[in-house]
Amino acid sequence: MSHRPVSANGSHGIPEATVARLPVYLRALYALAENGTATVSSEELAVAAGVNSAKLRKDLSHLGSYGTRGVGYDVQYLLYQVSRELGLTQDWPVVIIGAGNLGRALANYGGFASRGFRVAALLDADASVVGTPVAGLVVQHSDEMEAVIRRHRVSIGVIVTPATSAQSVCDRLVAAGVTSILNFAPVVLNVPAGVDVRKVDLSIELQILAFHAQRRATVDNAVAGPVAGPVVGPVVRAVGT
Amino acid sequence: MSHRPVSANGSHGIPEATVARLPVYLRALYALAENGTATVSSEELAVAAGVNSAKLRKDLSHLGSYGTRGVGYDVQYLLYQVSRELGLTQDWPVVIIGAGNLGRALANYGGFASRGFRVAALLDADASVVGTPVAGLVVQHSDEMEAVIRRHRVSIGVIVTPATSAQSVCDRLVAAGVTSILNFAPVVLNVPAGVDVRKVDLSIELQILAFHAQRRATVDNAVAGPVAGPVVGPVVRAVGT
DNA sequence: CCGGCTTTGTGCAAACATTCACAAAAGCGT
DNA sequence: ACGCTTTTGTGAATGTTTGCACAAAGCCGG
Repeated sequence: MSHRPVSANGSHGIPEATVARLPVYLRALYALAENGTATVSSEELAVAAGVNSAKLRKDLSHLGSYGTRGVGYDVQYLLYQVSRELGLTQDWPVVIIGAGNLGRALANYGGFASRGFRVAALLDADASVVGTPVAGLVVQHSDEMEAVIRRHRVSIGVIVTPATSAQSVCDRLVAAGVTSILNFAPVVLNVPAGVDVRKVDLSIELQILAFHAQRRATVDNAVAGPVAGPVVGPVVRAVGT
Repeated sequence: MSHRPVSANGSHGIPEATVARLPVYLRALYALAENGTATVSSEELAVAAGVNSAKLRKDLSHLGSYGTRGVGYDVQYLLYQVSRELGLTQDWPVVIIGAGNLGRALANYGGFASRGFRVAALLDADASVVGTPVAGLVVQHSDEMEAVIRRHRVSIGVIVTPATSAQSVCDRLVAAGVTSILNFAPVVLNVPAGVDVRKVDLSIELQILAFHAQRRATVDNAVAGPVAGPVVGPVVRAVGT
């Protein structure tokens, strides 16, 4: 796995930033399709997706030349092309490890089961929740992990365990053949090359928001000076040791 | 608001990519601190945070010169500096709108209340869940939103409503003075300039994973040809119209 | 006090991403 | 068939992020 040949216009060559936006375009396209819209311009689609139109066009140009100059894009056709590029013309069985509050919420989450993904199993190490019905499934014991993965040909795992068990769960997933992992546990997972990990971390997102909020507050105060009215903002507290 | 003076080492000038990594460093530092580690080198911290050490050093250099050459960084001191930079020496009251499965899971989520953030209220528009106790709080009706925001000086809102109501909830939050929004609903929110939105989107993350998984599968098959054993992977299905 | 060892902080170049701006393509009305 | 209008697809310019590689800084043992 060294030099990358990069075939003509082949599967690769799509920049990561573009890949991350394709799902957003896809969602906008679904909305348009349900709406009955037949064609859409890059400008309209860009607005719906919350990006600028030049970016959208460049993004789409990586998939091929699917628009018609002077007209725009055929919604159905583009929908299909984007779906195909993302691998959503296939059905991806997913296993969720951890049936706590968040794990159960995810299993119930509609958008999960919707397009392209299906929860093959919901696992937990705690014997007291094993057997509980959740979202039309029954929570199985983590011991079943390897068997479930093999039986359903699962290649995507979602980790929703406490931080302490996340790495060992991850190791077992990888050993069983899972190559894509979505991690909700607040830890940095260690995986061998060839395994793809994405993380979703609530407190990181909040901290990033706090950073900008603080910056705004600082600038505002500096510019406006001491304020008269009650200002929306945080209360100062001591920082723990 | 034209040329930015950029004070000596002032609040701004920190690249967005760096800001997004600071919380990761912070977490690693907390782990080291609990561990009793007094100093840490950029290399060690980088490994713990899952980045390369040059990047870590450059990131930290944006906050100031807090290391000692030949030694490394004082864990406690750096912890404090990063916390301060992120605005976590303050306490940020947060309001969660939507008390469905996910909203309740978030309210219960430990990492939420942990450092710097506190759930001021959990709101829902559905009268049948109002009054329910969740994580030491009682679900309040959405009508209370403006009052709660003013009373607790909330500047961060978390939207966990269905997609259909997300935009209107967002508008109300903004009108009430909230300037930072974390959006779990699968829609692109429209906000005026000066309001900061971050989104967390399960199905987008899954779709990105699917893209890479598909690419791997394609390459593998191209390289290895038809496979003998049972291959972990998705089952082909027809794409809906 | 000095030389050797370690590790930071940063200049610089390469890689990646965004945005502008426009020529080339396609439809449409006459 | 032709010129007008619209809108795509993309070179080129600009901005951002990464990573190398090394000088400057600090500790330590003698």
